[in-house]
Amino acid sequence: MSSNRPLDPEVAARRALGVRELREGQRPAIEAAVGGRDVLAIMPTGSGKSAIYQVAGALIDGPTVVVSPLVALQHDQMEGLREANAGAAAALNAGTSGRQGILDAFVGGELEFLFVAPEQLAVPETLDAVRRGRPSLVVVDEAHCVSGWGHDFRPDYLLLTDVLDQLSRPPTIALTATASPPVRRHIAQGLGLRDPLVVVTGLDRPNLSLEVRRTPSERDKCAELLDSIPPGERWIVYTTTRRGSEELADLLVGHGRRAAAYHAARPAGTRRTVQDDFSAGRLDVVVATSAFGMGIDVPDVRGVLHWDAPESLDAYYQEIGRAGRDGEPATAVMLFRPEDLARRTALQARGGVSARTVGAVVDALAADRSTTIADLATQLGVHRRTVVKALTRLREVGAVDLEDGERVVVHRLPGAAAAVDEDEQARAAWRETRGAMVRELAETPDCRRRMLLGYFGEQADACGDGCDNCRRGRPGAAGQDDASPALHGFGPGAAVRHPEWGDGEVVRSDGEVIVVSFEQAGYRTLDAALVAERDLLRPAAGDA
DNA sequence: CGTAGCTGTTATAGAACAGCTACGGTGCTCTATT
Repeated sequence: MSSNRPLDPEVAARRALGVRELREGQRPAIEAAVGGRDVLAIMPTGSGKSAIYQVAGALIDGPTVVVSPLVALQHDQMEGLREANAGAAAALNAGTSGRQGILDAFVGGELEFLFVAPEQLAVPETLDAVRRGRPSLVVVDEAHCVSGWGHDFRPDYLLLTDVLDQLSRPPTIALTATASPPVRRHIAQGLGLRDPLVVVTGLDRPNLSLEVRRTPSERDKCAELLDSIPPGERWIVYTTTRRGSEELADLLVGHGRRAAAYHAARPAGTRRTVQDDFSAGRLDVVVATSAFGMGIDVPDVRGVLHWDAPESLDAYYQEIGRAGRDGEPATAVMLFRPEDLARRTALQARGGVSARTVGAVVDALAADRSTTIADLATQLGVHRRTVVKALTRLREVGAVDLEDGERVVVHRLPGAAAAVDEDEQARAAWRETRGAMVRELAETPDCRRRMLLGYFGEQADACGDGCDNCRRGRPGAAGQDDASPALHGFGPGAAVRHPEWGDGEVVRSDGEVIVVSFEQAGYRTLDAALVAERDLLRPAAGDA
């Protein structure tokens, strides 16, 4: 599927995929990748993210490696390629039979696309085979996982930057549906992207109506649930716990709704059935934990209801983005109790790597500076992934490096354990302030859409009728952002510096408060009058 | 952080309650069995 001379992406798309014309954002992303530049594309699902790597892969000589977090997703993507007739493809995961044959075919240049889970690339022999296949393009799909996952969950995500080094850094395309500016930074840093072209499209979803209901009691929640979802409409309900998802599904069924629960502990067959039934319209409501989402592309979901407050606005936006893909009006309802927020934050704080383990690894490295992950695991009597967790933490503070995803290179051990600890605390602060942004959205009397878009770095006017606050005509909600621009002069996206919290980026500002996302201190809400009076914010050099 | 669920207490019995603890989400992969 490769060509010798540069081909116009439009022509390539037509030829390779039968695509009539490229959509917004696709062309610059493809051209950048073809020109050898890294790309971070933030585009809603269904807007043609896969076409970007399909066309770029066809235009660049050599095969493409697609890192994909879910085996089920890999199958869908393979199916997509087959339908598009975009080239020979194979997937490599634990369930793959004939893996040696696949690797041989890849090395022999017989495959245009290879789909892998990050765990696969952590195996030195597999990585070596992939390297010998000389991939000329690497795609990291669902790249927001790089930011959210890694430390406690699927730590191999953190090794991807080493993997890219091992592959001699071919142009890399990171794809995700949603990422706020700090998360974009995490992704770019986590993958070691060099000056990536950042493409953002379709962030605003004018057909989505945003609503938040204060629900102090369980009973209020139940009433709102039944009230919000018109019978016969397709909705997704998100809950924090598996148990909750089952109870709510039962409740809905008890009220004559076609509903089912979906979470990771349900048998694989049941999960598939639920998903298929939902897609096919045999089921109206799926009550799910965060397990339900990636790879789900049902056009006519009429609403998403959050039974509990979401963990962050990033998660919230990702989840409500599954409604109204057909462009028809859809509703996002959040039931809000401040206590639920604290529970989420606590849940996230679990796991991680203990200071003791980090200390033990540091001690072991001090005694033997040239060792491997496997050696450390044996020596300390802990699992390999525990060692990987500790090492990636140590790598982040510059204490060590990893070679071949196996050999440990020591740079500087003194103070490393303390640095990791400090890092850990910064992470906790970041989680907490992210939670505070959910509360901000839930409690703001102003336009929710404007606040949400501001969180994602977009400046917008009040929506007028796209959120409950605007429809209620709350004072200040429909008003323009003109309360006192001269007072602060920092609009969304402005790079600022605070004497205590350091560098950051303005998320939102109105006459009363300025919300800033600080690189170290997380999200903070500042009093605009105080900022003006004490001169607390100064313009800072912008970041890329 | 909040809640569900357990234990022990009370004491001619059963229910109720205080106090404590464990648990709460996402998926890959490997291994041992059927």
